[in-house]
Amino acid sequence: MRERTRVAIRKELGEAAVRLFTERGFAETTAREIAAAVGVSERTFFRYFASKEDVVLGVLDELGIELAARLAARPADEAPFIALRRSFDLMTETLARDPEWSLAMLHLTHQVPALRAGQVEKQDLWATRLADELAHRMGVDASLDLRPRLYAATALSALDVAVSHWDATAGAHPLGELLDQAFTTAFKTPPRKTRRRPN
Amino acid sequence: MRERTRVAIRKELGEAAVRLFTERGFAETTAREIAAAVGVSERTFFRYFASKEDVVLGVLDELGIELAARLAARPADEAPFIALRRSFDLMTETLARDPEWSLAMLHLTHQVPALRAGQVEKQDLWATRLADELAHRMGVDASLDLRPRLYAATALSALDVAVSHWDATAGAHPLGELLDQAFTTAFKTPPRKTRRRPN
DNA sequence: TGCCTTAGTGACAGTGACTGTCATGTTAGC
DNA sequence: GCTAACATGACAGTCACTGTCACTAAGGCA
Repeated sequence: MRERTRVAIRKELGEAAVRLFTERGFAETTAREIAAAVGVSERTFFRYFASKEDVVLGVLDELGIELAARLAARPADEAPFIALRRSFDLMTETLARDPEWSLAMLHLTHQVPALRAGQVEKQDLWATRLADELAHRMGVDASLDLRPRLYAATALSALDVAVSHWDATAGAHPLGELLDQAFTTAFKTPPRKTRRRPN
Repeated sequence: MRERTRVAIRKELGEAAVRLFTERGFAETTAREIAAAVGVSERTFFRYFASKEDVVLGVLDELGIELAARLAARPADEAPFIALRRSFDLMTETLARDPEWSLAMLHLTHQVPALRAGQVEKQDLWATRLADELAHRMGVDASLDLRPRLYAATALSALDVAVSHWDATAGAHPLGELLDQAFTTAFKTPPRKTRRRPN
C-alpha cells in the first residue's frame, strides 16, 4: 500500500521535473520548484532522487542493466557484432514505447552540459557491463584481453552516432537502419586511402 | 608583467589543488583550502578556475586542441587509421614529459566520479574535433557521413582501453605498444565466431 | 479496540560550490 | 606623478545537498 504511494510520488516528481527542465531549463529549475509542483517539501524530493541529475540519468541505469541482460541472452555462438546489434534493439523499442518522453530525455541529455557529462559516464558503465559479458562469451579475461572492451566501446560509439544522427535529421531514416549502418561501418576496416577535398 | 604573475598563481593553485585532492580526496578538499594553501582568497580561486573540477579537467581542453592540430598536420594521403595513431603519440609524449604529475591526474580522473564524468565528456569534445578533421581530410560532410565520427570514436576508445590497461598493469608494457595493439584490434573486423568458455 | 512499532514527511540548520558587487590597492602607460 | 585598467578581498546571496528531530499516519498485534 505504502509502496504504491511511493511509486506514484516518484513518478509525479520525475514527470514534473522533466517538464520543468524542458520548459525553463535544467539550471533554471530549482529542486524546491519541482517539489512544490508535486506538493511535497524539497527535502522529500531528495529522498526520492539522489540529485537533480538523477531524475534524468537514473533511467539510464536500468537501461544499461537491461542491455547487458539482452546480450547475455543471445546465443553463445553468435558473433559479437551480431549479438551486440541485436541487443541494441532495446533502444529502438524503448524509444518507440513512449516517443514524446524519450525525445524529451534525449534532448535534455544532449543539450544540458551537466546531463551530457552524466550520460556519457553512464555509458562508460554500460561499456564495462557489455565488455564483461563479451569476455565471458568469448572465453577470455576482460582485464587481459583488450578486445571485449574495444568491441563494447565500438558498439556504444555506433549507438551514439546513430542516435545523434537520427535526432539531428528528425528521424528521417528509421533508427534501426542507422544502427545497422553505423555498426557495419564501425566494425569494418576503414579505407586505407583518403581523398583530399579540393579546398 | 602582470601576465607572468597570473600564470604563476594559476600554476601554484593547480599544483596545490592536485596535491590536496590526491592527499585527502576531491570532495574532502574545499576551494577555500586550496586558496589558503596558496595564500589567496576563495573568490580569487574561482577567478582562475571556473570550478574545482576545472583545475583538473582544464588541462584536457588544451590537450584536445593539440590533438586535433596534430591530426591536421598529418599528410593528406595518410590513412585515417595511421594518421590517428600518429597523432596519439601526443599522449605518450605528454605522459613522458612529467610522469608523476600525469599519473596523479590520471588517477584522479579515473577514480573521482565527478572527474570521471567530466573527463569522458571532454573526450566527447575531442571526438567532435577529430571527426571534423577526419571529415575534412576524407572530403566528406561530418554531419552526413557517419564514418568520420565512428573512426574518431573508435580511436578514442582504443586510447582509453590502452591507457586504462597501461595504468592497471603499472606500465608493464610501454603505452605506445598497447596503443598499437588497441588500434589494430579496434580497426579490424572482429571474429565472426566465438568460443564459449567451458564454464 | 487500543497500543506500538515503523515508514514517510516537514521544518530547520548547516556546509560548501559558486556568483555578483563594491571598495581598495597596485600596476602599466602616458 | 597621474590616471585608468586590473586584480584582489570582503561580503552577501543563491542553491544543491545532508543530518537531525519531532510529528503523523499506517499496519500489525494482543
